[in-house]
Amino acid sequence: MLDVKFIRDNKDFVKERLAIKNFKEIAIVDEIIKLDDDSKIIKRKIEDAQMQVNANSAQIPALIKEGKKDEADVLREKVIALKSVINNAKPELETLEKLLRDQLLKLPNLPSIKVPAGKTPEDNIIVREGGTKPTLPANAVPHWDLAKKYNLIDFELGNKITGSGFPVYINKGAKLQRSLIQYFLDFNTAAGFIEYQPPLMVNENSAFGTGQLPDKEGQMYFANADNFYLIPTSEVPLTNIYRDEIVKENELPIKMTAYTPCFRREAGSYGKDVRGLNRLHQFDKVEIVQLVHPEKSYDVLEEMVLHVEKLLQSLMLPYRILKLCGGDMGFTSALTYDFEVYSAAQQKWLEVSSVSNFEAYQTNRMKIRFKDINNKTQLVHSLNGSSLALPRIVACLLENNQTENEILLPEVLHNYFGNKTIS
RNA sequence: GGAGGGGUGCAGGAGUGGUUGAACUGGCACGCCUGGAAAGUGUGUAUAGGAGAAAUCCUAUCAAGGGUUCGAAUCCCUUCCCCUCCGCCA
Repeated sequence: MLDVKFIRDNKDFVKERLAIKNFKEIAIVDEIIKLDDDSKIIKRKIEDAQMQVNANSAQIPALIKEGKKDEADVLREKVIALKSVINNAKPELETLEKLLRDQLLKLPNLPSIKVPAGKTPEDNIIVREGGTKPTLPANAVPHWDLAKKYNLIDFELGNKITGSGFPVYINKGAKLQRSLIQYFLDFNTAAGFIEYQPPLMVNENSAFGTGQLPDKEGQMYFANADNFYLIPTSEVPLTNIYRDEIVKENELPIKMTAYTPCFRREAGSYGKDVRGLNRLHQFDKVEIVQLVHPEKSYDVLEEMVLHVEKLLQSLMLPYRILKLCGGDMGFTSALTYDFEVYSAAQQKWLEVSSVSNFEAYQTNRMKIRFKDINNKTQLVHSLNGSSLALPRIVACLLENNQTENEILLPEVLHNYFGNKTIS
């Protein structure tokens, strides 16, 4: 959520930036300022009246003690009159504040000045590429065929137990998943991230804090009886660990990592884009989250990009890093880098990580703050990234490393997996 | 799920209708003391919004929301959370 004061002081800048994100309802900016003005006027009226209520009430006990009942009664009447002024003004204030908040929530985060203009994924900028695309054997097949051939993943079985998009990992397939999770977590904790195992369901406040609510509830599974949402990413519980907290400056940066399954409804997409592991309703992901000093967030963003890049390099996968254009960015992000790996048999780039700086957009909602050297409280900046999302990594590992009768695993996984190949 | 007891500031913990934003203790910060430290001692130590150049002042906040009252941390209602006992259970 953007700060009203900032919007007031930087009205034109805000409008200009929103346009980069292809935000259409620019008029909301002026509405917000008007609503803020109006609610301030009423608020002052109420506070003035309340001040008099308090002052008059405070005199009553003394008067009663001195036996001046009549005077006390006069004050009593006066306060009752003031109260009705307050009670009449209150609904109006509430209406204005609700409207103001609703409008504020409609504004996405402002894209950083580093964000390129553009509307579609074609406008994203390729920052750099790494690794080399493999030359596959003549009989190479996509990962869903390999999964069947080596009995690693059963998609049909998942259909039976739950529904489409809930695969069952079997035997070496399951162990490959486990190896990757453990490798990723070890890689992250070695870089100073603290490992967490957060809840997989969150309440409304948490879903609101990271920006899933309002408006995006349709993307999450919802446990109706208890009002809990299944997490779409561990970003949600991890970042909310610090909701409503004020930390000391020397506690920053706060670095967290977690492995969790992620649940996404993603209604309405079928066909070859979602075949196999390409898009699932439940998938595993290891996430990294940082809460940092606002002056450092862009340096930290670059650091996190390098961190994820190293991880991909260690897996020997061909990858590329994209800087997202304004039109392709998420609602809450100020700058986002996407990582894609090349799935050689499908001949497609698959997104496996998205690393973003949210600046103070999330932390303003969650009120995550720190005390600076002048003892002033300021919002921290939040960042997160996947390191990494498992299914598409698995898809690429299988496809890119296939030979006639086995799949070669990258060296970093040998110990975790207990074998150098899948056969 | 049933029965009972609770939720107060950074922490412990007073406070059951009237200057209580909140005693006291501890923690922390700064100062004094010291060669240095400990001990001792003094001061300070919430958040949000508003007014003001500033000092400072005003409003709200004692789990959350609503109510009673001239006045609520204190009384009533609802929700959430914690503890004890019982039930169920990996």
